[in-house]
Amino acid sequence: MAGGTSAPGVSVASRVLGLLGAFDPDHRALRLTELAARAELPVPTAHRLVADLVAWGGLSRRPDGCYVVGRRLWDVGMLAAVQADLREVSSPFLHDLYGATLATVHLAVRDDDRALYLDRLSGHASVPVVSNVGSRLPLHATGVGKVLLAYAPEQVRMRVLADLTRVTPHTITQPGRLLRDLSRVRREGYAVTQEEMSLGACSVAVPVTDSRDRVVAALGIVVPRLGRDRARLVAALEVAAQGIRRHL
Amino acid sequence: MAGGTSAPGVSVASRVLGLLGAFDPDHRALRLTELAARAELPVPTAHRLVADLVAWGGLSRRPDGCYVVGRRLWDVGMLAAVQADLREVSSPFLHDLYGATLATVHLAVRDDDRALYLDRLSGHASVPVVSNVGSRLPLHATGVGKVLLAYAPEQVRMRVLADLTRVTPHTITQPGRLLRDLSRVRREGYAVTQEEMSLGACSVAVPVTDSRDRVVAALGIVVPRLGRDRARLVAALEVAAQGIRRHL
DNA sequence: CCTATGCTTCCACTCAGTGGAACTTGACCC
DNA sequence: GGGTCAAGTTCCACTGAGTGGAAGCATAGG
Repeated sequence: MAGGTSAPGVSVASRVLGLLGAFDPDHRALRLTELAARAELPVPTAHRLVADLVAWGGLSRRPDGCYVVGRRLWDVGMLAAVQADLREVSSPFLHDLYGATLATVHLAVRDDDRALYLDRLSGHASVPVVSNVGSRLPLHATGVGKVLLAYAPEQVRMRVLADLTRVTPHTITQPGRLLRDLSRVRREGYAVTQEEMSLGACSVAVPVTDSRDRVVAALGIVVPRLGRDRARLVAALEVAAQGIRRHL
Repeated sequence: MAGGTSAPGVSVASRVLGLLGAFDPDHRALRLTELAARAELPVPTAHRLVADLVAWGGLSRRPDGCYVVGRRLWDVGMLAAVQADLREVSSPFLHDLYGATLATVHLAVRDDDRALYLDRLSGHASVPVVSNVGSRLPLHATGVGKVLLAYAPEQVRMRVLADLTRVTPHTITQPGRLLRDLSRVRREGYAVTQEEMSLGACSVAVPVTDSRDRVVAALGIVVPRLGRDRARLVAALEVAAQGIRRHL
């Protein structure tokens, strides 16, 4: 914009967005100075732009001076496209699954090389898990992740196989073993993990397909251990996945 | 900004936000021209700003040319402050309630003169309801709404009493009757509705308080009819509300 | 082929935005 | 009380980023 811009070529719009991008799950509340630093803006500039955001309701300022994401942005975020209808349609099915098993139930989509959790149900009877709505976890160490990876483009699979970070002692870190696992997923139609993401948690997951048979999401369930429940869980998941497919 | 601005005094920032504000539950997908019109901007200006938003991930463009809210905005919205921890803490309790009753469960806060639904669980066994996560419903016709209204500032109560829109034949539209109902809520600690929002749906709701005994939200449950379950539902809700309070 | 509609690109004009410096506020310590 | 420091806020002269009318492109419909 006008004036002695120190970084010409950066539009006002992108500065505003930079301010929004300064917030993440580990930085939900920021003071003006931190915010300016994270958005790489001079403090007075940040101050002015933030004032506009606050006026609109996109941010709000707490009594202690920290800025936090405001209700208005939450409203707009709720409208986010791709997942809005998917979540809408899936919700009752997830709850049916939860009602039947009382275990943690997940709905996830692939976001580049991570699994993005769109929804998660868990009561107090469920195994504690790390995932959270909106969080992203590795594709190779989670049930839903393996499903998404099994049906992902070759290119994604290559990238992920090149970086199999160990999360627990049971995480699969050998590309060959994971590839065999993935082809088993495609053959049998479901994925399994055994303490590969967090100790004491196993999971089963199935793909959710649309009317053109493309995999659009994965539906998973987390239990303390698999045992002979496996078949029953797979069946329940498949019923739910079919239901979602029909309603899409 | 610079140039022959037709509406001086409007900052770039607020124009960008105007574009975001053009989206609402009834307008989730907009073509460039509509978007520009709703944001009250000339088309070329909208075009440029939208390009910035798309580049950042705040909006995305579908193959058919419609713009929709993007994943990145969803991410940021998920961080929205006040409700983030409330939802987080409440989630397992809501699921416990759902698991125990299989009825629709609601968590709502007051947003000015409406009840804003922060979370909603419902499976296929539940009564169909109009509410949705992110939707706003009148305070006088819903269970959670009555609770929030009962503990709202006098001023809010006045405004709401002045406009008791009829939703169903059972909606309470006489201010005197609603006031008596609200004082009963305060006395007995829970609210009840009987087909006041949608036919065939009754509800029970209780307040959720913080450590200073201020009412921060309402927890409600929707069932086809009340009958002798009422006491049991109130008890279950109160247990959950206490649990949430303890974890806040 | 022609017209209508919606999207995109161009570009001369100019004022909105910039950010260093100065000022205010408030917390903390001696 | 006064002195120090950090965080937030206000000021303002300078200027190039943003503006939007007009013109150029694609499509779709008749």
